[in-house]
Amino acid sequence: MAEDEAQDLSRIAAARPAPSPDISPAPRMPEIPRYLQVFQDLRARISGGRYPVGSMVPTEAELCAEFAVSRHTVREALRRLVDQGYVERRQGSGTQVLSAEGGSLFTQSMRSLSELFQYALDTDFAITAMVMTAVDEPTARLIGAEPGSSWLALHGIRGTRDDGVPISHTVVYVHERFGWLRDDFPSCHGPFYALIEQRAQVTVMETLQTITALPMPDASRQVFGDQTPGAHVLRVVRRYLDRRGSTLTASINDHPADRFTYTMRIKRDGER
Amino acid sequence: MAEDEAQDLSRIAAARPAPSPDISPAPRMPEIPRYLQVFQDLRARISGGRYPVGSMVPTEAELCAEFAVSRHTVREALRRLVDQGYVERRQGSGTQVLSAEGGSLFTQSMRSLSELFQYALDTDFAITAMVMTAVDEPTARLIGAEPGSSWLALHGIRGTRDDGVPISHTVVYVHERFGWLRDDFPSCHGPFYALIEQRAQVTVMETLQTITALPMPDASRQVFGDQTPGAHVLRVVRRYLDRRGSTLTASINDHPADRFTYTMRIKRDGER
DNA sequence: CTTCATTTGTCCGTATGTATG
DNA sequence: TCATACATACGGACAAATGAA
Repeated sequence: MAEDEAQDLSRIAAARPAPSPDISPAPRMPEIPRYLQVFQDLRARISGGRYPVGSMVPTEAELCAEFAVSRHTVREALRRLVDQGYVERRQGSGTQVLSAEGGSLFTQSMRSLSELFQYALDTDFAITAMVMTAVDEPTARLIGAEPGSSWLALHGIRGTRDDGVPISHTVVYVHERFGWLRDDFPSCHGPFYALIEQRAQVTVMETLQTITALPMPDASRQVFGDQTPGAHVLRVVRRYLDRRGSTLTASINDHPADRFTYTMRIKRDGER
Repeated sequence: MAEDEAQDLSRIAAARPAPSPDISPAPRMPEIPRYLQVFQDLRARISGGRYPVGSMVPTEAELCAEFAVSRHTVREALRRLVDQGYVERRQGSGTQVLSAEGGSLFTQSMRSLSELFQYALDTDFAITAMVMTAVDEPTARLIGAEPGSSWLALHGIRGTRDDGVPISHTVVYVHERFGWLRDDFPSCHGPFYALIEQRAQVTVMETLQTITALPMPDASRQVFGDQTPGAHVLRVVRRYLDRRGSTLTASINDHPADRFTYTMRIKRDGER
């Protein structure tokens, strides 16, 4: 029966180049490209359960035969499936179904993690203290470190570049194996993780970010000069992880709650 | 002269399949694929300013000649440039440089906007009141509406599906033109925007989300039974916009600050 | 408005390299 | 070791969109 499908499709394909008679504009079917037809068919099979999640999609050769198209066309269709997060391909192994619904419908994207904050471009970080410390248990949990392990802690204040209005009281923790970079941090203007990546030949693969609200700590009260009894801060903790999931560097940013808002824009992707 | 380059390179290329003599393991360069070499070269030209933003990249034919590779290889390289946001291609026109730095390096992605909250899957929304209201000026600013315009306001409490522990006190605003869906909201289990999309043939193209901390409003105090003097809430406001940027629906979610953390995971794209 | 050359899009065929199991 | 399956790379051909003559 697969054979029949193949023959049908190839006959249709063969009929395609034939010019329209001349009269009759003909309803003019949109003429979907072959690779898109194959893509849509495969996608339907995946979401329909014929190729369950975890199973293998037929090989390129089999799909060529079934749809009666060239390998190039099949690969074009499979490429779409990969791009949209339906399948994963591995040389020598095959094509495995990853998801029945495809990848993400919404994404928030940014060129630099600093862009998470719209203000980030126009701020400066003034370091007030830089000490190698053994992190206590709560801090270790916060930044994903081993309790008692050594981290270089950069205490400082992030403020607007123009008038120096303080935006956050922050502590940056850098793993001790990057301690030799300590002299470079004070003159660093971009994000710290970028400096570490560049100098230490490591890659930040993922970041975890948590946002909480809590009563303003005393240290922050001094920074912001705020003695209001019920004052709170918005605390943003960011952890920068390598490909193995261990923390390279982390930062704890306390923003005065009454004049700080965290904003993000999330867009729908693709044409689905 | 391009001819000479082509001949030289093709001769090198032709020499490649030749098996290594036998002795001498040879340093074994990583053997970067040709299409990747072309891609990297073109990318360097773009970021280096040789192909400025807005200008046209040489045609496929010209690139084939210059690099002495087949059109297939050039197209593979150009595909990367497109995928990574450097260029845009139009049939019949050519390949234009879009950006000197490429697209985004980091993305947070999700299938449903509810996934912004890790808990979202296991929560229920209990509607306590549903009224058509004319929004006042502060609320209008918050949800991106015209002051005084009419919105269907769904007041309610989101709680865990298991034990009903309240997670947030929320108000959902639905534009009056979707008011005819009011009878469907109480039985809606997924996100409201999805219901509206499905029934009203509209598409959410973008969402704006803002997070602030503020002293707990009286209404929320009653919901959470919290009379602590300095109690705060984490307020998450989400606006769901159509392709023209106008708000279809919005929600204001107040979470008790002492037992709520907003978490997001952001991954690096691609292999750059 | 039509014609025409240009440029990318689609599609086919073949061959070899390389990772997998 | 060996067959399998995907990755890379070459070649050719025609269609469709574009923009200028």
